[in-house]
Amino acid sequence: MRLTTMTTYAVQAMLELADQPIGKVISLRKIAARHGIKAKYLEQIFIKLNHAGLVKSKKGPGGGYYLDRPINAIKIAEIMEAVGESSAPVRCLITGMQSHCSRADDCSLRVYWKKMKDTIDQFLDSSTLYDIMREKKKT
Amino acid sequence: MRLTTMTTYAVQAMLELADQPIGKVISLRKIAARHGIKAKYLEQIFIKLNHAGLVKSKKGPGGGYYLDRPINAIKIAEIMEAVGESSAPVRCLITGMQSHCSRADDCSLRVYWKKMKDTIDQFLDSSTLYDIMREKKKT
DNA sequence: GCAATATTCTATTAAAAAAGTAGGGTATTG
DNA sequence: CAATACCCTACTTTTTTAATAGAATATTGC
Repeated sequence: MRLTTMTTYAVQAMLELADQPIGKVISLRKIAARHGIKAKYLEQIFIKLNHAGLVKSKKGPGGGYYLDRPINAIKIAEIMEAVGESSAPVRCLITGMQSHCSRADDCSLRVYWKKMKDTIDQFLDSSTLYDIMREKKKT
Repeated sequence: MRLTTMTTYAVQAMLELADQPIGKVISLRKIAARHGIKAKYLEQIFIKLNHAGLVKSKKGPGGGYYLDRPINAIKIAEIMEAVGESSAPVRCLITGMQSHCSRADDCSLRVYWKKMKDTIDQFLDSSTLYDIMREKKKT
């Protein structure tokens, strides 16, 4: 049931942006260095985050990324979706996925896995970057 | 966040046993055939379930597997654990796993992923084979 | 203008994990 | 005692994930 490293990197990077003062950008390379992520890999992640509208970028020298929304308005669920990771525990519950299973409509297990997915979604959908940062300050 | 097919096969097979009248065994090969699983693959799964004490077996002709406990006493969490799948969304939360992360103790994200794991565990730990079967009868 | 910086994009390769296969062994029944 | 069915280990293939590579585009500041 593990998340891909791409997802965890994405959340780490978003937290880094969340830590920045408003109006300031931070370069991808700096984030990569600080978290021990290869810059080239983080690039791909930021492109996805950008496409999803979660970050904005400023090009050229002194450029970088920044958040365009308040940190309590960015849900972890959105970050996950942006990088293409699904919360579905089984393939037949991934949205836009052919089920390949003839008895999908009449499958009690599928009903159960759906409940599991709903539980996970509810968790991810009710937590924002702000909630994680608050945790940081506590410790 | 997908489960391995081994886990889903394991739950399917356990449900098959749960459907059997008490005192009756069902052979691995029959379960495999009914669900379109390769018998050789299912064998490995049953060995794990057996080791975990979730099923018992009767050898020889007419033999097979059966549940040794009431179906409301077998949690889905136990089945998952039996086949070696962890509910942890990140590696550093898998029990018995070296974290490889120096700042594991002071990681606000880790705290968050832990909450996520707890949410999933609570779901898996509060549902039994009986709960899934009840769903079946409804539809 | 132009050089330096930094993001954007696509394609390919490498590594890791999962899924499946194979083959022999052991126990039990009828 | 032969047929059935579980038991165990090792290996191979496939799939997925992670990483790398190389080039293109945009912007700043001198």
